[in-house]
Amino acid sequence: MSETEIFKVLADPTRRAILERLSAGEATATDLREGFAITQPAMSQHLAVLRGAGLVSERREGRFAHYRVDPDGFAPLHQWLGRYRAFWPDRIDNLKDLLREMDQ
Amino acid sequence: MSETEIFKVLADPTRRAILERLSAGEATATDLREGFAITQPAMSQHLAVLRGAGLVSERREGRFAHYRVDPDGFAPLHQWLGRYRAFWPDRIDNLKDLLREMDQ
DNA sequence: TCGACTCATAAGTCTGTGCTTATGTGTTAG
DNA sequence: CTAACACATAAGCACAGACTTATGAGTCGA
Repeated sequence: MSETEIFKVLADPTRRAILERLSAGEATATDLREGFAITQPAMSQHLAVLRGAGLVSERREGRFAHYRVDPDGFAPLHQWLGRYRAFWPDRIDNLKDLLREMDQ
Repeated sequence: MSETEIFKVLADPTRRAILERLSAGEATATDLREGFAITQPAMSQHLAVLRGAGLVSERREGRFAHYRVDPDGFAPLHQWLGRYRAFWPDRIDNLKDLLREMDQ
């Protein structure tokens, strides 16, 4: 997916909130509506957009649609941001350092 | 700056191209227009937006305005993305193996 | 089988945004 | 001083996107 699309998708606060909710685990479209002041079609449309961007994957089970975060979808964003990581002397500046952090 | 604003700002391909141009070093608004098929006001507006989001800083010198990347502006984005880095253990492990191979 | 249920799609509305042209403000060169 | 220059701002237009209500498609329980 293009960087433009991913940024557009994530520019919506509702969609980012959905992702945050899904980061706690899989959920159905109806489960997700809890806590959101939006209609069912709105939620369905948001999920379709997230799915189209590859940030979320769907698992159908009867009449239920289970959604979950698709980590691979974030790769382009991470890669893009990496180009500006060179500007952060204090922060991690390459993957090896990141991995050393994770080893601890 | 809010995450929503930063994502909105970066969702525009022209603005991301401006940032990429500025990552090579400081430039004036007129310098930046080179290679872009946009009018002077359009460039000015984009730069104002980037500045408003804290992604770019401005240095006035006479009638010239020099712009450059402001690394701190990317911090919220990096922080947000970091919340989803936890979903990459498998991918990172694979990369770890790859790096170990490369080290030998 | 029938009705409730889960989700998706269609169509219309409204707002936001990126573009344009026109103009304003300040600066420098001749 | 004046004209050219660099940039910002104003106003208007066109398109994209997020929402709504209405409806369709498929699934399950009684």
